[in-house]
Amino acid sequence: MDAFYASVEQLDDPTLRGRPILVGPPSGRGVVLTASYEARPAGVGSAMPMAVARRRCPDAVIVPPRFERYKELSAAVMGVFADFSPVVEPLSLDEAFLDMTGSSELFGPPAQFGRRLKSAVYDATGGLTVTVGVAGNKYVAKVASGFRKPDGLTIVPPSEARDWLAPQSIAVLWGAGPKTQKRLAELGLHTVGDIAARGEARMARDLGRAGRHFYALAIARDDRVVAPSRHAKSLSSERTLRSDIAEPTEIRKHLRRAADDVGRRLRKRAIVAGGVRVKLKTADFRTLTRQHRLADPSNASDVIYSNAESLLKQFDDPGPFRLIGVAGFDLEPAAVDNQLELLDSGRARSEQLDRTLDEVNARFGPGAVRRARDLTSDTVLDSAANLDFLDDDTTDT
DNA sequence: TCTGGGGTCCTGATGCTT
DNA sequence: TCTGAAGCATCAGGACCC
Repeated sequence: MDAFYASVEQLDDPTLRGRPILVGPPSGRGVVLTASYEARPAGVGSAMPMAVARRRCPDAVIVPPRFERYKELSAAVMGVFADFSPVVEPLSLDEAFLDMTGSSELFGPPAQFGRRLKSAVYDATGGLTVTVGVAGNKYVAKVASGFRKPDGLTIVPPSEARDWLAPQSIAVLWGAGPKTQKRLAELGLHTVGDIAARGEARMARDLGRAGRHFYALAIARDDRVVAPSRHAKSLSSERTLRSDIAEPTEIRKHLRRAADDVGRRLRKRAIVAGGVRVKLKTADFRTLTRQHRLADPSNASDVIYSNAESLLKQFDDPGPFRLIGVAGFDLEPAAVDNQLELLDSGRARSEQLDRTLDEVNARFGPGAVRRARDLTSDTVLDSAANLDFLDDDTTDT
């Protein structure tokens, strides 16, 4: 999709159309998630600090992200993709691979189905554009899909793929970020063609496995299949704080929040983590992590928190820190008895909550917590699948 | 007011087992 | 009983992607 988040905002609010907009946090320490095409000539783009973007593009309207809405439209787009191919691999909310092998009888030659796909997406979303790349493998299709944005359609037949890639910058190599690009440039390699010409042996000597990988991409070789479902290997929750903190009780408070979030999402997906990891980012931007494996894989927030807290003691850096996060890794499906156990503890928490609400009602008069009770009773009903009835609003109330 | 949050994968160090 | 190599798992850090 083209400038997906920004395009959705312009779709939903006609007054934003044709204007430079930045989707991102309006305050605090954040970065631009998406800049609309109107804003990009000013030199702003994704991942740029909001403060810098604002300076470069003072006319831009700052719009806070609405992920629920993006997910909704993403589902609509993925639904369109499913009409075109049974083998769809979503890469993110706004991007997917479609295996179109053998589809020409149904949808015609590439140019024709590319156009049909684009117009189907446009219709399903009420006016969002997508850029389509068609090629003989995932890597070339990916590069092609970034080629003529926005609203583009690029078709690269397999026989022409290598020549088509050759003049392009090494920046199009999947896996070559700023660090690797610098190294490649130091070796005198500036285009994809330079890498193909250097040969596999020299690339392997200079960069090891990565060198072999880049050489394969450079000659348009990519054997990966379109894989519709992949299960996550880790699940994390982290926040950059409003200001840096070093106070242990404050740090534990944020650790608790993150651990609760991880636990809740694990339970929602009925999976357990085989290990817990704590991540801290220092004020001077160093990332520190400590992890260990659990004796018994778990998705209980308390277990995740107590392990995270003990990991906290293993950091030698006293801070201050700008970011605190918790992750679960080595994920696997939860056993049935574990799920029943959680259901029980959910019920116990629900009863505890009821007692608390009664107490609050008794002190502040009947009706004081009606809103909270309404909120929770709905979610308690859902608790078989989702034990998160204590959302922020409820606890605040 | 300069640097997010969700992830994946790779590498080198280290320690354990055979 | 000691030693070393090989193989493997785990951990920490880092690069990268959207």
